[in-house]
Amino acid sequence: MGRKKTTVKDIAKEVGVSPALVSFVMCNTYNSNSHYRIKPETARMILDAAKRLNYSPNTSARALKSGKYNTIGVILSDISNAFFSEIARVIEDEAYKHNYFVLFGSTDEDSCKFSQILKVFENKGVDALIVVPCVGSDECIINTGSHGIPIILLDRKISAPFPSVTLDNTQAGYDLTARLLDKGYRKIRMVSYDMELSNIRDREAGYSKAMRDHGAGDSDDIRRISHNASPDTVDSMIEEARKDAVEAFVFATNTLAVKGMTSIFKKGYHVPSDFGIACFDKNDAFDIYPTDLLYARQPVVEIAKHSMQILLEAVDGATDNDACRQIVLSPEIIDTNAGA
Amino acid sequence: MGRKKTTVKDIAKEVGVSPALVSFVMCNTYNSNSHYRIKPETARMILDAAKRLNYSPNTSARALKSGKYNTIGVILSDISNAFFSEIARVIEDEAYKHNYFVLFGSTDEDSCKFSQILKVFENKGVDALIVVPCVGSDECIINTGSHGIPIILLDRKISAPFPSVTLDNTQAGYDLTARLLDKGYRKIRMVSYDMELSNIRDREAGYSKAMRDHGAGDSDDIRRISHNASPDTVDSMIEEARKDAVEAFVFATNTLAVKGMTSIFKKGYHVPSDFGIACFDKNDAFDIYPTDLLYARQPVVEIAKHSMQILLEAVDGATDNDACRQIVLSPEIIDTNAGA
DNA sequence: ATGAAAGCGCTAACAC
DNA sequence: GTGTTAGCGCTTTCAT
Repeated sequence: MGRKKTTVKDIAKEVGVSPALVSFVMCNTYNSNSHYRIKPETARMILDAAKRLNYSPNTSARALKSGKYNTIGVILSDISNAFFSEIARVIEDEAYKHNYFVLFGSTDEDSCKFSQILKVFENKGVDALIVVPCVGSDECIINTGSHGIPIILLDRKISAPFPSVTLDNTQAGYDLTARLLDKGYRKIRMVSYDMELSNIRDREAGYSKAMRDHGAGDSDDIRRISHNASPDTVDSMIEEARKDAVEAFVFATNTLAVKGMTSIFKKGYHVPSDFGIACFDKNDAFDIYPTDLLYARQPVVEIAKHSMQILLEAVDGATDNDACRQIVLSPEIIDTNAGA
Repeated sequence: MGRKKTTVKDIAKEVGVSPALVSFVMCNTYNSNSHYRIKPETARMILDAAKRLNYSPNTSARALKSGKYNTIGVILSDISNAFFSEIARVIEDEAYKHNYFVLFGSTDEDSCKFSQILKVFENKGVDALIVVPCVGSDECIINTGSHGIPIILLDRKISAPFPSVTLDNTQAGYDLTARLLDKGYRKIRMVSYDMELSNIRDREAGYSKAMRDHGAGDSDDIRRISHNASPDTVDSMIEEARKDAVEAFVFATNTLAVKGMTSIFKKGYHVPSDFGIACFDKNDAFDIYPTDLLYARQPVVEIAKHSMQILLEAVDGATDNDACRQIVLSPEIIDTNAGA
């Protein structure tokens, strides 16, 4: 069990040819049809020796030579969050399928961490980036983008033209609200984040439009809380809603819904009798306890696959013509009660 | 914004010294105290120029030269699974803290995928591996280990001496069962996997011992189902339990508990009146719906930190004396009702 | 205190 | 058809 990996040289020596020739044969994957400039016999011998010695090229050397790393960086909010970890998983699979490695970084919605990770990835050498922007990250995204490295935005857009893959958040917000209205709820309050993020704002816009279109309640009844709001904050928000005779909630994210519902049930309220609920993304809990609620399902697999596809086009293909593809995917509104 | 990164040469030219000197200064991080062999003035100029030109060393070149990649590979069951994604997150943070990159790979408990990922990581060049073994992975772990690359086992052990970080699964299984017995349940059935994994087997052993120690029920009342069991399978398992007058379940994993509870509630049974429940790991759902159950909390942060620490020792330090540290962490049994 | 030179492993251009 | 050469960016003797 030698500690040392075999190199082109070893093979060259073994077969009795030059290292260059070995490299040539290894690179231009011997298409048995197209008879390259290599004597088939020699090629055979080289390939055999390579397999025998368990050769695999040294990635560092190759990267150094070619400037190509076969590595992509993925920056997201928090890989331990269910939505993002599912995305991570699909990206991982797609990447390996196309011979790429993936580096992940979690920002916790902190632009400092964001720029730090971005810098680290840039230094390490990545061929492209898939990025979930956070508040205050626009500048460094734009900056890195101008260095020539392709960046694909995921989940959220920024104030500059980058390729992106997002949910149709406005539509989702609209549909969720409309469905609550259909069910007879009138005073519907949205619970959202105070962060200035495109997806959040779009979801709010969808909610407002639906309320206006249906002439119901206050179309601007939105409570915005901090990303790190304490359980107490949420508790009092629920209490306040009860006092205000709120009939249903639209939660702008799954995390918010979890916090909100935790509070709601803790206080002994019932769903959907005391409060109707609409939110984003599925949660294990919805399976376990068949609660009657609505959620907007995001096509996670498509989101991840699309972003990888755009990325590969940007890196491999020289298709920088329509360099700024904006993919917007449709949500699916799930009524957990419909299936029960 | 030039496309090209600045190199040692650029700095050398800028300052008017040799590339070698630049390299030297950059490597031996200028400890202002220990007056190295460099004229402080020159060092200053080099450092300044480096900052001005936004220099950062080319990782490929460095890796090529040194054989050190500053990259670790982490192979786990499925990064989209909550338990593993939390671990991934902590490892990510720890790794960046120590200037390492992390490559993740998900096996889906498939030894083919496992060996494939392992090979890819080996070829790519990783300095060490953190690995969650799966059924049938022992051989390739041992093989890779013999190539000289440090491997730390996580969550499960294998039939060969490798450093490892695991939960005290026997203890956890014992404690959960004992607590159920304390609560008065007698006929307690364990629901487990049919996979031959050390952690699963240990949890079962803990359960059996507790049953024996307390002379209650059948100490071997274990149902083992497939990792991919369909909801129908689970449904009928619950029905069967009801017929058998089972009073409580110990689920060997969180995923099993989710499936089981989904089935239990779907059928209209109640917890803890119809069935007592004990399981492993926390779940969002336990927060949302304050159900009265027991779970064994794994110290995720410690698990991840310990494995990174062992890894760093194995890579950086030459401490191969007690090369096979086996860390076993204690579970904490949570009674969700105690807090409510 | 600094520079010159060699070489990590691979590949592309250019001989032969 | 095949071999030679040079160089990617960095580090590390060894000389000066």
